[in-house]
Amino acid sequence: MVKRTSFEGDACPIARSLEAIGDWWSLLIIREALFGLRRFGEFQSKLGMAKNILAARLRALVDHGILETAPASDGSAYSEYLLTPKGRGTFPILVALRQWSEAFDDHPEEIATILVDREKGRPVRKLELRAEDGRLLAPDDTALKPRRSSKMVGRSRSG
Amino acid sequence: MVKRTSFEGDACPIARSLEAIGDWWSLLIIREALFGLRRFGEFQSKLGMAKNILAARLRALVDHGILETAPASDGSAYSEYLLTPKGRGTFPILVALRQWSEAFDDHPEEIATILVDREKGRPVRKLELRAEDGRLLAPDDTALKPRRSSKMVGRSRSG
DNA sequence: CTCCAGTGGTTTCATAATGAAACTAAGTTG
DNA sequence: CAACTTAGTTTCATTATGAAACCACTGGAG
Repeated sequence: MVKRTSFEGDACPIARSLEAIGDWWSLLIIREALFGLRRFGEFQSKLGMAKNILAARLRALVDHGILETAPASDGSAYSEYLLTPKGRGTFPILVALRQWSEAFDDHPEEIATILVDREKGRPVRKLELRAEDGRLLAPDDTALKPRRSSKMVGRSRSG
Repeated sequence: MVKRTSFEGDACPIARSLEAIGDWWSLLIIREALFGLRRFGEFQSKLGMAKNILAARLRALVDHGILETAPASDGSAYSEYLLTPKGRGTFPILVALRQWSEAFDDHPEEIATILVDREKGRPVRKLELRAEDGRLLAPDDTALKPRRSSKMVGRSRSG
């Protein structure tokens, strides 16, 4: 086989997400959808991508249950693309990507926008991973455990 | 031009991250590196990917400052690939992807592992976006503000 | 109802990326 | 130094991407 690798059915949850949203455009489409865009033409002109690619991506996102089509809210016969709860659930992923750029990009001054708390207009906090008891967790403070057994699979060195 | 789209220099921080890690393999390589893998052969056999693709990705990740090469720690003349702080900074992105799968995947029973707090062996908390004052923020509770102005760019409807 | 611009695509074709396999060149082992 | 391992590169077939042309349906003007 020479087909492009698929991660469908892979046991790794990260691979499974990438299967759905791990391409160049999907997350940007979702970002625009979170921002309020709904119509094919809006996505196309805002993202500046080829229409065939956009059509393919929208179809895939609908197939994955991330977007759904609905009759246009303006009363016209066209339809629009709305985020499902699953689609809206990608928000932390987008925030994590944004904050990674803000923290590590070589030219952060080129970043045009800041994500703020709508009510106060103040920048949001950085995402933090915490234990059940609230302790802040770095990568090395975590481990991967098989789902239904108690045998630990250790995370090794990787300082 | 028919070249593949590049997001380099794009003002959107999400596009900028995708430029570096937005392809099928990069995040999986980083995940394995976080788990402790260092050597070309380790990545290749663990991920099962073509060697030419792996070589290209590793080179790109090094170019982006996510990995760095170092003399092998086992004393041999080979070198190994280590995460930089920028590389380790992707941890929240990986956690967000994982948690999204856990929450929304159609077949969560196929997910093999749980991310736990190493010390207690208990599952970690879900990532949460919070305001400066600690309020939990949903997508609609946020807005995007231009970097150096105070003019607000509203997030509109979008459920 | 007819014409015509706008919307939302599909088709076509050239180029780029991916992947499998063969090949290569050091490093390492006996 | 012969054989094997490691870490790639090269080659070639297939797939994905992207630009542009094309097309069907919508919605409004007259």
